[in-house]
Amino acid sequence: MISEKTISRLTNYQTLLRQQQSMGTSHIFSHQLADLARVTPAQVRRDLMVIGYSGNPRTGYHVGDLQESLMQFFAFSTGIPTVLVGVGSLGRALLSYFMTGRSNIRILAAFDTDPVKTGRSISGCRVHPMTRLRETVADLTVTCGLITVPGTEAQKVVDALIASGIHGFVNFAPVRLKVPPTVFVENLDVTSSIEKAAFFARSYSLKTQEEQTHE
Amino acid sequence: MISEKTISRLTNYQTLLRQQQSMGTSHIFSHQLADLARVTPAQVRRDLMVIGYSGNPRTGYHVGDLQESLMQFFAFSTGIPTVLVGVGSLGRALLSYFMTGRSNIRILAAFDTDPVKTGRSISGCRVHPMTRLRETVADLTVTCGLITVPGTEAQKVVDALIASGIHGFVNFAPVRLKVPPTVFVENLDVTSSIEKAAFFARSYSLKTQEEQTHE
DNA sequence: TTCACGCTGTGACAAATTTCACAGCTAGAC
DNA sequence: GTCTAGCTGTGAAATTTGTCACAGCGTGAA
Repeated sequence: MISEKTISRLTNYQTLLRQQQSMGTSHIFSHQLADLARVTPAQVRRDLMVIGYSGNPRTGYHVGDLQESLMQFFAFSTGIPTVLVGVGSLGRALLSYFMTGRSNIRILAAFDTDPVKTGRSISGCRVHPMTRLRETVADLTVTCGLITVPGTEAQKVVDALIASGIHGFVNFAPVRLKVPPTVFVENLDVTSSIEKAAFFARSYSLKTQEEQTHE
Repeated sequence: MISEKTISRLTNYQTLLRQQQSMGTSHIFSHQLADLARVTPAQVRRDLMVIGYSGNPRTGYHVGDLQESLMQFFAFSTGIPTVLVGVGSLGRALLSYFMTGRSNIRILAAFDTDPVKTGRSISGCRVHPMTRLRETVADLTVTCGLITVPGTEAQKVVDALIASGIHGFVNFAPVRLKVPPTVFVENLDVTSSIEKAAFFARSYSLKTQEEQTHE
């Protein structure tokens, strides 16, 4: 079994390699990729082991080939089909970001309970009423659901999407969802992340002050 | 040294306890909190060790007291003062979410380079021109910076904020920032998270299909 | 008061993850 | 062709993180 952390880093490498390729880099060493990704060179080599791509001791990794291998590993060559549920301010922000299509994320449909928001398109994405979620999703081949509803609604939304056959979610609501073991949830809780950053900020800040005092 | 994961879980407990308290729960056992947070009871007890709060073998943890201890540990009783840089669609979404103030995050000021956006308020938060970042931040006591600018701008923005004395960041741009060891960065890369969820969705989905075939 | 149940707190253990360190290889120099 | 510098790939060690299991204790029952 391959770990979450490894997958996160691999997606990151993919992004970085795309940037490098557009800058005309044809070959790259593990330590260079490591610098870009802010990890150790050994970590890069370990990670690349799992996708089976081999570099060359003298020239490093061929950027194009490595990207190809990553694409194949992730099987995302045609983009990632998703649906978004909850067209609040965050939902709209995500629509506006992803519908302009600079990434390989495709939002195929959006849903909301509010009749004011449904029936029209936002950033070019059709917003359907929540009641038609099941039938609409059944017609599409969706890999991942984006949950941008209030915390109180999140559980019933994932339940419905799981019933429609979706196995992966990114949950922006500040609750922990209850899902069967065949379903993956990535929690993106902004508040929690800010609290975390604030905690370490404080601790680093205090440490810095102490050191300055001792000098 | 206390780990990032522990801090994440502690902030989560805090949120859950707040909910429980508003529901009138006065005492809670480690296994109950564990169920809410989707972790093991042992994990909860271990985590609570670090803040020094002790429960009672017969009645569990006192919700109010525990919350108090967590507050004290995080020293967030007055809220977390932040600034936001980059008033694009995501920046506006965060402003609209946090300025309504149901959390302890306080966005004290926003910044953008676009003259169209500066000089006015969005969701009740004043948007300043980027050129006045340094002086404005110096006047405030800010713990954490929220980076919602395009990837190409992110590095120069954090550099400026670090120079203004900020030690913690939540970075929404899809780049890895280069910061000194006295600065903490929490990366919230939505694209990367969706890719990760999509990968595991696919793998779980395939596994489920296989199992059904074998039956 | 005494007893017993079932929880907490924690040392010891197990698993996961990262880093080390080095054998083996390959392209370029000569 | 031969040599060499410096990389990759990978076992093994180290570190980090999570779990187990149980001694010890506090509360309510009798």
